[in-house]
Amino acid sequence: MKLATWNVNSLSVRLPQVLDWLAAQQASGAPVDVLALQELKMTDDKFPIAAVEAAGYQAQWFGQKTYNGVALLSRTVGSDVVKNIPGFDDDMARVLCASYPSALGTDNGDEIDSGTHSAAQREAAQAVRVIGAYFPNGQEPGSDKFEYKMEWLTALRRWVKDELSRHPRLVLMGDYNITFDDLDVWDPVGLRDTIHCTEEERYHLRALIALGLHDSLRLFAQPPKSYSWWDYRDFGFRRNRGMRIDHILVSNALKPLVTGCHIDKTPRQNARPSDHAPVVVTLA
DNA sequence: ATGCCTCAGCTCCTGAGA
Repeated sequence: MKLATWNVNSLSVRLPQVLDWLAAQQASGAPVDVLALQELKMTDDKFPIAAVEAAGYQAQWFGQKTYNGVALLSRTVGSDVVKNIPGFDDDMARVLCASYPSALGTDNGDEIDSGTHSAAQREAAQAVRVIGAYFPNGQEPGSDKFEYKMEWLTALRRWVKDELSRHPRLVLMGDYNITFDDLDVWDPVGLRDTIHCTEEERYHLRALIALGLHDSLRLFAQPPKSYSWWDYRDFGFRRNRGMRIDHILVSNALKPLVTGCHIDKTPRQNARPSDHAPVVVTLA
């Protein structure tokens, strides 16, 4: 099973690149099963469902005008869909969650007694719960938007904890707008305590990890200075002045099944690229 | 420096992103 997350910074502009990238993955022999997209920047009626279906994908989407907007593209139909964080009043479209069937770990234990468990329970145990999220940017420490980011992170954690209790096989992926540590920042000294790099934000990221989640990328050796976002300005990508702010966290139950994780910088080299690159994880 | 880029929108400038 292959999952990926990509902040496309306008799906209207990036749709051809998304379809090209999905086709390239398929041509490589390992098609993407679930792709989480962020920053659609479109209302729901504008979502290009026909083009997505023509490419062989189903979709859930949750958009809004101008800003935000998220989608889950998948090869199978998602079920038990949730939009935004339950119980957290939010006028921004940031979160989409759905369950997908999988044959993961079928030769790896996970004994489920067919006599005492219903078919629905067995399916729930085998399904992978996927949360795609566009975390708030926060703009600047001390701002109203930063305060909103903190409240959103608290609400997200409360909900993810609850989801984990019902869905042990869980993936939380998206644009977190937070770096874990200095390794994730091209200039950790110059950018100390600036947005994406503050201790307050990183506290919330570690608190998510403490729920029983794992940073997929760091389960594997990576090239030095691996980033997922580069500023459009000042030749950020060419100079590799970037940050790693897009993450795929996997639950304890999924961790043993993860076989690889990488950042695919290829689409960042397109003409008119998104400022973010996709992050990809594979599970067996 | 508050801009260097890019995108959306009540579009020839502004707000926001990160």
